[in-house]
Amino acid sequence: MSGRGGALSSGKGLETPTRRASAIRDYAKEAIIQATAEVFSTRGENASMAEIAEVSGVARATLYRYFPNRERLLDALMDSALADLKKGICQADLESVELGDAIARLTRVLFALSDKYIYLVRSHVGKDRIKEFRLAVRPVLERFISAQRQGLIRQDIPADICFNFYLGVTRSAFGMLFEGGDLLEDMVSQVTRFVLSALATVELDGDH
Amino acid sequence: MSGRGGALSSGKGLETPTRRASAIRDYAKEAIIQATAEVFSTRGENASMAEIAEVSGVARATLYRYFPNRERLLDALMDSALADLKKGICQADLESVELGDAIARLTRVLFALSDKYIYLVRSHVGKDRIKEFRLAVRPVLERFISAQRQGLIRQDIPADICFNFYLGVTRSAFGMLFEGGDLLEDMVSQVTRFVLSALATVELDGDH
Amino acid sequence: MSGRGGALSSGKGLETPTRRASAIRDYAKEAIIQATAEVFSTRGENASMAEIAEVSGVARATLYRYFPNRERLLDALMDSALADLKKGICQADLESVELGDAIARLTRVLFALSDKYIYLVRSHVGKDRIKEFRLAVRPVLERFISAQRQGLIRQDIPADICFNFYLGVTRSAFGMLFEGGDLLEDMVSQVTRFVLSALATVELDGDH
Amino acid sequence: MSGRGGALSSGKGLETPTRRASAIRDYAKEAIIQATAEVFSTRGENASMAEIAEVSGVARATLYRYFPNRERLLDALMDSALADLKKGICQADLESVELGDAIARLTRVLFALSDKYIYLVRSHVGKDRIKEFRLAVRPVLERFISAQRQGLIRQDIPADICFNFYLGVTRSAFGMLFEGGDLLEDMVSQVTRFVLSALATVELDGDH
DNA sequence: GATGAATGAGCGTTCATTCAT
DNA sequence: AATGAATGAACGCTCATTCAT
Repeated sequence: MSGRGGALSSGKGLETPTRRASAIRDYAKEAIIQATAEVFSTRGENASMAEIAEVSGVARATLYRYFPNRERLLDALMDSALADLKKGICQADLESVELGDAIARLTRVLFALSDKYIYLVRSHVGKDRIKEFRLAVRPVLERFISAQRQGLIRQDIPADICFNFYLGVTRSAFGMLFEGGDLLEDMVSQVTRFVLSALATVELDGDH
Repeated sequence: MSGRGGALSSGKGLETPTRRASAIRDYAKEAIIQATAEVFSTRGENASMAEIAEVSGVARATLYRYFPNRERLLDALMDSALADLKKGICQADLESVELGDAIARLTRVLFALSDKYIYLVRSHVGKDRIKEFRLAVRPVLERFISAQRQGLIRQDIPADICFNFYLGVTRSAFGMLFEGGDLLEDMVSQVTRFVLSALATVELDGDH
Repeated sequence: MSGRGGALSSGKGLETPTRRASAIRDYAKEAIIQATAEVFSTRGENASMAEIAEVSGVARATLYRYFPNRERLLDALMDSALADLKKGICQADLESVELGDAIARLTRVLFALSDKYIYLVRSHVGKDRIKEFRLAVRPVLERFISAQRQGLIRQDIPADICFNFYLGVTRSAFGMLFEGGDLLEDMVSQVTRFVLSALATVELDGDH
Repeated sequence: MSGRGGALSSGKGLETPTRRASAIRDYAKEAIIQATAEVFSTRGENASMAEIAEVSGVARATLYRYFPNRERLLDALMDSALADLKKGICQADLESVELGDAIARLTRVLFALSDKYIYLVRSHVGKDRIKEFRLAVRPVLERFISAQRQGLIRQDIPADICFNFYLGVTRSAFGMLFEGGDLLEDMVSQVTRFVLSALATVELDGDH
């Protein structure tokens, strides 16, 4: 509300109470979301709202002031995860490197994300969220597509399917990582090599 | 359970009441499990025990006589799924074909399984179940291992990791299949080709 | 439910489960109502449902199984009070005695009732309840009416108003009784004498 | 309260800021009290503090600056009612008329009061308030007492009890008035006649 | 001093799980 | 053995009261 004028008047440095309050509110929300992430990775994703409130350092009633119900809180957590993902992808500067490195870097980003939001990885995410996720990783998918057009990778499997396969590999990789025993960079390397081999142009001869 | 009576009367060589009762019990259990599977695919995996009981045609409390709690019921469902898996793998006669075909066949089996137990695919499965799953698919893992030993597939990534990557690919594939648009056999073929390429022996030259 | 046949079939001793269950349920309800009355006179009428449940020896959830909400519980308490009132009036055998004694006896009944349900006396009772109360005390009102017709009591104030005035006197009397210091029978006597004097036929001479 | 400032500036003998502030404060309090009375007669006596605040035109929290809690607000409302009562009694000039008229006049005052503060009539008033009420109506009680001493009214029932009985009658009368159908002056007259008859000296002969 | 936000307690509900018959 | 009822934990919500600005 009263959002439009924001950019214009900000030069004056005249933070209105309303705006400040809203900022505070956003800050609190963010804090709660982080606390939720923490609780979830500790107590599991069926932690009670009371637990979340407690860790957030806030009364249960207050929690409900910020998020009308559990689902909405989860949504916000999702949004947060997606924001992290976007930021991670952005910082990874995927466009400037060749495909192999792009894959390696995205894998690292996904690992980091998964590490923070394991429960999300496991959890049943609404269709709209999936769309948003796809949108976020779209840049890399585009790389697959153009690489395919240029004949740099195999053409007998649609690029988007290849990309999904890659994501599946990463997911499995994170599973192993999470269970322990493997080193992150090793795993990144293995994923990358595995996928690159899988994508390599093939001489048509098999019948599988 | 109540095993003692059984042993004593087994000398008669005939269906004792105890044994018959036990059989009936097993039958009821199986019926409940099937009902559960049905409810889950209808209402989703968070269907209430009440719903399950209703579809099973028993009272809620009776449900609990068969399965002490929700988790155990889920476990039983798992066991059922694992049994299906084992049977499927067995019928697939994986040993008699070469690796590529073995992968294709296992993929088909997993697709069929996933189709029946989608909710399981998505759901957070206990560690012990995962072990059992691994045990069931172990034969194929063995194929990976021996193929690696024989130098038939790449050696720079441990066979078990390769196998897990393959499973990840299959999972993603099923996801796409489930969302619709792709043909089962096409997908089997794509998974197989993708993985086979990924597994192909590589000349050591990259640095990823 | 299925109430009518009760007396008839009870000879057979064939208490069906349903009927028995219903009886148990009624019994439990009654117990809860009594507990509520107790809690209310102890902790006041704003005692929490939790307190009521505790004193009832029942879990809060169970309390809600019997009474869907606080209001309904209060209603039931009311009904109970009214039943007590009716029973008290019935046992008082008001018809067989002359008006003065009838008043004295009704006063005693009302005192006893008020003692058990003080909070009700003080509390804001719905219109329908008031109707029921009036219905219960109607017999005595009828005595007022017929006495008036017979010229036994004053005729310059409608009988129903006189009766209401009497109730007001009783209420005040109970108030004093409750605060302590006065003896029950003294108070009954005083109320009766006061009202009887007030009701006595008057020679028309005043101008108030 | 906050007396320090007051003492210092009181030398000037004029409206100090503190004093003025205090006056403003009192004015606001009075406004809130009136608003409360209004809300109560509209929404009933369990109107929320939010409603009261809204009608008062202040924020909920501000309401609490004036009255630390709901009870205190109710108390203030009481005080207001008692003030009205005292004023009414004062204006009624009860001392100058004979007992019958005094009763009639007090009844009118009480009716007017009840009309304005119905919720109070019905509500559970703290003991201290009752004391104040009694103090306010004490003059009439004194009349009862002296009349009894002089042998003008019955002596077999203590004067204070008679007085309370009278109040009970008035209360009932107001109840009927409030429900409608009766005229105020008729009711005043009936109350008065009823009570006067009740108070009339009696020849000792009954045994009730 | 006035206010928005926070708090805690209670309400009414659902649901997995347990009890008693 | 099967069942209706009981239980406890959590949810989502309202409201009187308190806090921090």
